[in-house]
Amino acid sequence: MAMEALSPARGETRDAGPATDAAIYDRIYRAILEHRLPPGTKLGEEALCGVFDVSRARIRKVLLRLEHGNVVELQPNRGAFVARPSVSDARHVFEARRTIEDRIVRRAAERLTRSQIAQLRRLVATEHAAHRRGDRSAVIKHSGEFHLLLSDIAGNEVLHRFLLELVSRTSLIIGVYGVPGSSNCSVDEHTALIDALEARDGARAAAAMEDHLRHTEALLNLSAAGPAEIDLGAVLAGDPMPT
Amino acid sequence: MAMEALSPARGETRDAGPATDAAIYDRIYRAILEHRLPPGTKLGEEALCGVFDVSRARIRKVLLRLEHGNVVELQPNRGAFVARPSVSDARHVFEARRTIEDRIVRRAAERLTRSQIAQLRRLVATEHAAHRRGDRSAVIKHSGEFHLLLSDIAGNEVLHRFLLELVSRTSLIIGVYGVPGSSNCSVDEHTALIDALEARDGARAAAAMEDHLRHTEALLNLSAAGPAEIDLGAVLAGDPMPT
DNA sequence: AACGGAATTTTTGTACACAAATCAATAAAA
DNA sequence: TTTTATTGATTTGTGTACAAAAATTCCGTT
Repeated sequence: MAMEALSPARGETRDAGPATDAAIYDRIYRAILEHRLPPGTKLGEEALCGVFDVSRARIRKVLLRLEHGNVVELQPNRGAFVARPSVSDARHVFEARRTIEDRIVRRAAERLTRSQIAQLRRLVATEHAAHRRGDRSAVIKHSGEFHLLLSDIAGNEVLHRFLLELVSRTSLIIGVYGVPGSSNCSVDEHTALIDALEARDGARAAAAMEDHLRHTEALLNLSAAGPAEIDLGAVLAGDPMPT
Repeated sequence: MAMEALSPARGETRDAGPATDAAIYDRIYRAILEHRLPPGTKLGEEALCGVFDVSRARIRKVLLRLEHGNVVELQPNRGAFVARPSVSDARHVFEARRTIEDRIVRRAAERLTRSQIAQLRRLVATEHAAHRRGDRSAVIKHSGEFHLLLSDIAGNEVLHRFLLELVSRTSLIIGVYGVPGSSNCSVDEHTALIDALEARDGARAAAAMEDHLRHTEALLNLSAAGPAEIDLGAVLAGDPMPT
């Protein structure tokens, strides 16, 4: 199996001794989030051992951690696969984001410092650049970083961890249900959000966040009966056997 | 080390062959939530192997899962310990609960059926009974079940999973910061909540939930500088060396 | 030629054994 | 007496080997 998607980032040490657990986790995690390993891809243990030059025990531990983040799915006796969120998963993830980010944005509005505002604006500029050059994957990545920086500012570690998982899953969801044509115009919405935050208008910022998330969700193709699980039993029930 | 806290629930098969992973997880998880294994308790691998009569590999996997639920803490090269939430953890957990349960309660108000109302009332009655006979541990357990049933009714699996973790951690928090005297009068508050839900008054139900959670948090002793980690570096910085 | 089933091959699950690190206890020095 | 090294014992981390399950291939039958 080709696993070149897991090659180390440019400039990093290549195959320099056995990598640490965290490094292995990161490489796989990143490859999934950046859609280099698309949903449904099988992550064979032996293959991963070869890529990272470590024993199966280590790979196994990492896969278990990835499963907990809902980024890979572990099927008993079958192996590990890149998670393929269902339509229902997608809806629930977005509702959870609206719930949690409403709080985060209001907290951030209270605590924001001047330098943090600058940081946010810099991140949006980076996102804008990626958008201009049509790098869809980079846009998703920087957009995620924007939301996570906001959550960091809000200062609640529990909510931050939750959002980290939700952002990861959002990336997977876009991978499965995103329509290639619709360019994500989140840049303007992020800017509006920062403007409201700078004015310390928590309510307005929260409204901007909700709009943004609803808009993002609306851009997805969640109505089509995608490759999501089909219940054969239900479909074929009462179907006369063509003898 | 005494590990009798992990003995199987009454009526269950005792030592009948090697237990499944999920069963081992459950036994440890329950023992922690019910305060039979207090925060800080060391969970030695060898000891657990003895209790469940399985190999270390299995125990290891279970401990990794428990760590992800923030119920045990895994210190590298030191071992596994029952988690001991910090004051900051406690505050963040309660804020996260207020955030998530606000949404849950509003969704539940929309979707509640008659039989679900009856189910909720039955659960509160059980909680009431436990309260009357002074079984503090059972009150915490049933109170948690109440909140989780509500979340189940709300129908968002993502939020449900988050709340499951938060309820677990709340139990640990009460174990560390709960004052023995203050009897948790959550029963009345749960009843008020159900009344609002039955009237399908989402806003009122949400307000009742927020009051309830703030009240629960207020009953804790979060101001005292407990046995939480002391930063020796900060404490001793600039302290003149007594030559 | 197509379908069904058995043997083979591959892949995952588990146990065991050794290496490394931590902890406890003892002894030596300030 | 207190503190610091050193040694021994215990416990965790990791690699390897074997067992079980699933996927694949091949062959015989219809």
